[in-house]
Amino acid sequence: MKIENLFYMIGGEFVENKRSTITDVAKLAGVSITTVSRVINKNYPVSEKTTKHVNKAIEELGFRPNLLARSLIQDKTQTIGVLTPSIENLFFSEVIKGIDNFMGDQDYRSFLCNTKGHPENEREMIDSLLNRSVDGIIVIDPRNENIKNGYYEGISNRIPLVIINGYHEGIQCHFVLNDDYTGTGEALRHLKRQGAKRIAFMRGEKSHSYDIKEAIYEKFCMDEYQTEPVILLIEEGNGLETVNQAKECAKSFFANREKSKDIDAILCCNDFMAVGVLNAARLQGIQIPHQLSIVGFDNTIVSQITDPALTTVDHHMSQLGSTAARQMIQLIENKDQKKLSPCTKIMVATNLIVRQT
Amino acid sequence: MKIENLFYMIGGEFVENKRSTITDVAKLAGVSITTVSRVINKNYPVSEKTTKHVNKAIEELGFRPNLLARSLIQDKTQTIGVLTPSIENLFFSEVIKGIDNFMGDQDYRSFLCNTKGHPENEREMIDSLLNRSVDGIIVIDPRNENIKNGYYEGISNRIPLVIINGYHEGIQCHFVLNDDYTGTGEALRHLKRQGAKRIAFMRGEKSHSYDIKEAIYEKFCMDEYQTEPVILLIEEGNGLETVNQAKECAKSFFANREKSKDIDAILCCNDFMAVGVLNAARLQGIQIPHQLSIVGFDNTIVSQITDPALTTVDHHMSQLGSTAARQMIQLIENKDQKKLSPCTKIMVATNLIVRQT
DNA sequence: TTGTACGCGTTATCAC
DNA sequence: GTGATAACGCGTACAA
Repeated sequence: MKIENLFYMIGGEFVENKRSTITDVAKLAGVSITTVSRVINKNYPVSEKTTKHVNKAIEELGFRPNLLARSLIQDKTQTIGVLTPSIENLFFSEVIKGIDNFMGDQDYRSFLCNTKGHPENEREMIDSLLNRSVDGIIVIDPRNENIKNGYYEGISNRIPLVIINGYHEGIQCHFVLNDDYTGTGEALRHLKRQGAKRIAFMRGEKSHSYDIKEAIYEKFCMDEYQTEPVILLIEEGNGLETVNQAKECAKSFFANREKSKDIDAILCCNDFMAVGVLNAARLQGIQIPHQLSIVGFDNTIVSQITDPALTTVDHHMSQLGSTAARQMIQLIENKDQKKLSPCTKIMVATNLIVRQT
Repeated sequence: MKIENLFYMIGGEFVENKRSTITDVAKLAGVSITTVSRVINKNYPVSEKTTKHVNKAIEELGFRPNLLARSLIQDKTQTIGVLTPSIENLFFSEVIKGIDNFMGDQDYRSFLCNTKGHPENEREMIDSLLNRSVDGIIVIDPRNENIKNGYYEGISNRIPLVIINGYHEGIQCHFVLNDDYTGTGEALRHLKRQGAKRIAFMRGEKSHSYDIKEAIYEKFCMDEYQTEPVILLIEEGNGLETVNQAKECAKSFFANREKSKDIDAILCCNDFMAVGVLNAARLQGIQIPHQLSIVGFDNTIVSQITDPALTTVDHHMSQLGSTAARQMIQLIENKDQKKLSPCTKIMVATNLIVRQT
């Protein structure tokens, strides 16, 4: 007989059945709470007969241990916090999916926090997560200032912390990054192999990742082509506006024959920008890829649904998340062993997906 | 002087400073823990002088209350669980954003759980959330079987539960839904006003929402045109495959002149399908919107980045989330008052966004 | 193999 | 205004 969800008569009036506790189980089974605890956790020997009784009582009462109480005493919540600058962004949500899949398998749950890209929000939310005794925190694409000024280093001293797609030399933290070096190089070599004579580069405003890509691009221009780099700069790199800004930027670039006449390829820092360029080119009647090649980054869904489909560098975003999650588990499980390096930098490989542009 | 993050000498060896507790504060301030608690919560009068002392001690120790302990005694965690069939889907992540924004403002944190659309996962994860004593659960697009078989009704009896985009007649739960009725009607009337003579309809496999749209569509065909409905059915409604399936489906439909010759408009159940149709039409050399009008649903980013930009019905996904969140707060705050209806059905208005198709 | 008693860090209760 | 002390539900030394 299941008696959960029933009503009891107490002190003359009906009251709703409270969630049963380990004490209730102990009483019903006629043993001590210690024994019940042992049956649940299987960490000490209990006779087969007693085990049976206890399990029967657990079943009857529909007992589920209160994880709050367990966490309080064990100082372990099986919970992590995940900070992201935006939930609806295609890139980040893939990363979150990767984190969640991995952590879910290990029986961890995660608090998802949307910082909206504000550095104060990052600090406030981390504070709130610390109050909730999370076992660790994964931060996606944090504001650089919070890395540089040592804030995250301080947090990393108190609790396992992994930073995805952020980095600053000399800061002692655990980083997981895209391998933008080889990814960008691969894309550029591909374009040259396809016959590109001169390549332009489109990026958004400050971001660690754009900086790296630009550096590689500039070196490539000098080493391989002996030409000056041509850089198209838009403001917003990662939002709804990006597509339009990229489109407008490309339109005026194409209009300026002086500047654009040699250009037969554009490397864009992400797929949104690439779509914008693609739309502008179509408007201008520029043949893709005969007159102009376009390559994006990220392999988000948008690169797959455009027509022609976009050539792009796959950042394996989901893997980026699962790698960070794996690192997190490592850190949590070896928390006491201070032998662990206070600083690691893991690069996740990328690969070029050649489509129709 | 901040003494957090320092090291103490205890029993002859250095040990790391533990997070300080209310007791530490009480000792340092020379008062009882009761008084400290009162200062923190401001729920009972404390003399100004004492308050000052306590706050100074709190500051010095960098004390932050342990929310776990508070939750244990108050039976309130300021935490909800959010279940979604997929994290990376554009539709769901907008809904999640809406939930998160609203709940964040109320100082709630949320556990995000990815069910991957499996009914067993839904039940397992809800179990896990109950063990963690969440104050409520919001479920996005749950499996219909779990609604029909009374599972969610049972959960709803134990804890505040809000279901987004799921419904079954007679089930006593709190539902928040898109107003597919008026949205679909508006789209159809728009097409007719634009001069459409015969409209086709594309949908995916079983979904409450597709069923409603189809019913409205069929009625419209009979009432307004006195023609038979033309339904294009694809399998996967909500994934990466959708675009391609829609494209292939539309291609063979266009190829079949017998069937398609009268059709000058297609209403698609979501933006992915609309993009597929758009791509197929372009391939076939069909002029958009002169020869064929296309309307999608959801106003996801994909409808904004295609060229021509898609006309679509905005489902206000983010508002769908915030509405559910508001309802959740209501339920949590009036938990004891059983006066609340055990069943509500809130419809979120939609509106047509006319673009270029 | 089992049970007693204490502690985790708070808030609630009651007395002063 | 303030302080002892009992809860909350569980895990675990220690004793038996």
